[in-house]
Amino acid sequence: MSITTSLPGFRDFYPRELAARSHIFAAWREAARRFGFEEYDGPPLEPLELYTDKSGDEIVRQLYNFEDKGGRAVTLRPEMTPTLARMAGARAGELRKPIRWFSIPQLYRYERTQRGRLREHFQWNVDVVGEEGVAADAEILAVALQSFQLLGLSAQDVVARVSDRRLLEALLLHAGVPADRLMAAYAAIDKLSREEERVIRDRLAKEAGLGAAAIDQIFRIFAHPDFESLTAAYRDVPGVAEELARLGEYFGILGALGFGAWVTFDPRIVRGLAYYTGIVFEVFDRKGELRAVCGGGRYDQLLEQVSGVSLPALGFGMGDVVLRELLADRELLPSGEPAGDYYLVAVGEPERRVVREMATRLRRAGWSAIYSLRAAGVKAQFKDANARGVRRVVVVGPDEVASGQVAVRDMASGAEERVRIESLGEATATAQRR
RNA sequence: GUGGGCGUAGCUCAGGUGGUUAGAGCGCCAGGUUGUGGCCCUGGAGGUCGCCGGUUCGAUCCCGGUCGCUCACCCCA
Repeated sequence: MSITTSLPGFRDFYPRELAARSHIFAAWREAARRFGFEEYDGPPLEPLELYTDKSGDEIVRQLYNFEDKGGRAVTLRPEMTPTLARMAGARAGELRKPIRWFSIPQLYRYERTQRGRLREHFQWNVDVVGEEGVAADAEILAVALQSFQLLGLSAQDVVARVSDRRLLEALLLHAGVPADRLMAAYAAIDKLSREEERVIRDRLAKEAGLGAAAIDQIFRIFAHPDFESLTAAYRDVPGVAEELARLGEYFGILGALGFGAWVTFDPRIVRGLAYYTGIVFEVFDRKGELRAVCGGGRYDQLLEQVSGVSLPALGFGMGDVVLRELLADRELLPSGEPAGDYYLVAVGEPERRVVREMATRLRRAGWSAIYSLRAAGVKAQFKDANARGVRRVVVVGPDEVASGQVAVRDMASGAEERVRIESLGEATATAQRR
């Protein structure tokens, strides 16, 4: 039986797709580097218990888990944060705080595929551990936005919607939501931008057990068009003022970092993961055609739950699948042409040996150099060079060998230049190297 | 887990209401001679019409199942 396809929800990366992936990874790593984050990684297979209590039931329901040959309950990692929490917690004593780490793990979920969601994806994770101040929250979102900028996207293309669970909690308590109904209320509010108002009202009444008065109060919160309006209305409410002040400072820092236009306040952002405790955000395409490209926030209790070490932490994940779609829509993905440096054409059999020697010289100088692996006509070799997108072709025949000079043809312009064989690759070495 | 759409060459797709050798474009390969590509021309290879079963004299076309893809829901990275 021949196998020609991958498992459902898993991707093959042909050179063209891998070029796009590498392009995205390069932007992620560059943004992380500019912000001083160090790269780490962990195992793709983890004990099931790492996720069962910390991430919420829904993630666990869709784990790609199984029993290994040693009878251990294991799972392919669905997210990186618990791994990070374990690693950071284990060496919390020796690591300089705040820890600034990032990773690009491949993550797995067992669920039906749909647009932007597969059973496997790569996710850029950037986290700060050991800093409770709001400056860290701003820094985390800024590095995410920096990556978009590096990929050619602007504040016209994407927007970060930000909220704070502490603020939302204070507002909901003020609206009359009992403390033990907060999670149910969050779940309903999370649907606010997708469902009609009466559906949300219905859920708040049934699932959160709220009365009509409380529900009215809740909708009054979300009726405010922006942060200033909400602040004006609630700044005198006990417990809310300090939350508003913190968010205000947060927006101020992002403005100073040059990302003010990219960020907007949106109290409807809740995020599903159970461990978030503070500022949370999601980044969307402005056209609203795709699901969230990126999401994250503060999770101050998770390290203690996982490792027993109490350290505040925050971070985000940005998946490659939706991002790739967004970049493709905006025509911001590389074409994927290999674009080698040199293709060496041997006119006849005697020159094939010369070509190999030239290739070796070029390769040792750092250039890419290829030639036909079997004897072929000059025309065929040129066609091959052209089809492979090689930048320059060098023709080597009896005349060239005799004179010690070869013709180097620039394939894009068609211009040819005569170069001494010994100095091939030197003249343009600094100028044209990619 | 639930529901909708789709499944014909490597890719994108055509193939009125079932009928004899299933097509196109792109791609691929080979030519258009003797040392120069991209354009053009000619030719060629390549398909159990996803798979299994049913209806029928006969099915790519109808029916059922199955697998896969896809979109949405649930939920969420």
